[in-house]
Amino acid sequence: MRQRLLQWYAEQGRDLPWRRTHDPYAIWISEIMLQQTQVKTVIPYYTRWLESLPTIADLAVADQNQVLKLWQGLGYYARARHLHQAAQQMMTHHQGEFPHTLPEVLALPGIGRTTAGGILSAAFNQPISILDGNVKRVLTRLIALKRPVKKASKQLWHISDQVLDPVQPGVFNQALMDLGATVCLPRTPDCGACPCSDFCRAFQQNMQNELPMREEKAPIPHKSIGVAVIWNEAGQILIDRRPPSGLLGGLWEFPGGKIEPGETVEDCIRREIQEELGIEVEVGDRLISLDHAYSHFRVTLNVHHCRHLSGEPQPIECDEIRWVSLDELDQYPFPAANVQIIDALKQNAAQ
DNA sequence: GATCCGTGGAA
DNA sequence: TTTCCAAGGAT
Repeated sequence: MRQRLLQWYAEQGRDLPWRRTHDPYAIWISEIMLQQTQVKTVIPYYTRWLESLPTIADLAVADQNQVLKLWQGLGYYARARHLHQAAQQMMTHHQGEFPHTLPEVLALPGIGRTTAGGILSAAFNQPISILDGNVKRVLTRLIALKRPVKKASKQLWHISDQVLDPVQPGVFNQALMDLGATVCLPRTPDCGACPCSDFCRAFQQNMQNELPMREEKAPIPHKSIGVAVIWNEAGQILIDRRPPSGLLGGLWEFPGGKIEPGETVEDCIRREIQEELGIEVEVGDRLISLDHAYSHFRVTLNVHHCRHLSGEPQPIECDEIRWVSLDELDQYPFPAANVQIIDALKQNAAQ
């Protein structure tokens, strides 16, 4: 089974940028970006990141705004904050080098068992197994596991340990993931092209389309939000930086908040701006309304132009506030939904 | 152990 | 359009 998979990988494996290096820093960056994120999405971010921050030392001394700006649009922004922190830890505790032992790597923020195994096996060919989404699916079908993956994680880790090739564990882990990503697909796997179908219990039982078992998900709530683009006399716009952890932590945004039952958008914006920033605004025309999905809820953003009337803005429920011109907005990291607002502002200004 | 944490590709 | 879900980890 190992040899069949390794042979298949030699012929059919993907040529990906991070497979052309053994630099643990570059491989680490790729592994973090690839968490819950498709390869196609990651590639341009990966390339740009390594051009801007080619070494651990560069990342460690970088400004957090620069780090988050390089991450803008990738989501799960704690990944970027943890990369930043981990690089600083490597400077102080590991002489600026990426550590070589599993306990040291696992002690770094943002790195769990799968990411640690991925890095150590790919960079140093250490025999450490992984269990990412691809491997879970492949192994689940290989043994025809008929119970929810979440409740079988111990068993799947054991199988991953057992199948790992002791001679070339790095290549083997990559091969297992490629099989999951290109052949052993979530829906309608291409078993005719699979080098392991002879060994696959799910294929033998014709259950490849039913496994892994579907997990049930909680329904996602919806919120309506009032958002303010507040202009001052100088033609500048007020933005705020979100608290350093939690949802979209450290990113900049246009201020606003949830519309309460019975409240109009205008009422909501006036109230939220008073509560968050301690100022009075006049709510004007609607700029744009847009829907956006986060990981645990959906929102409709109702964005209005506002005019600053009175009071000095205070960072009451945020980390920092700043008046900026339309052109300066590009220097700040914003969530994807706010990038749409900026685009609408620029289209307005161009008219 | 359940919940939190983004975004976009693909069907 | 809706739904699924992707190289998971932290709390």
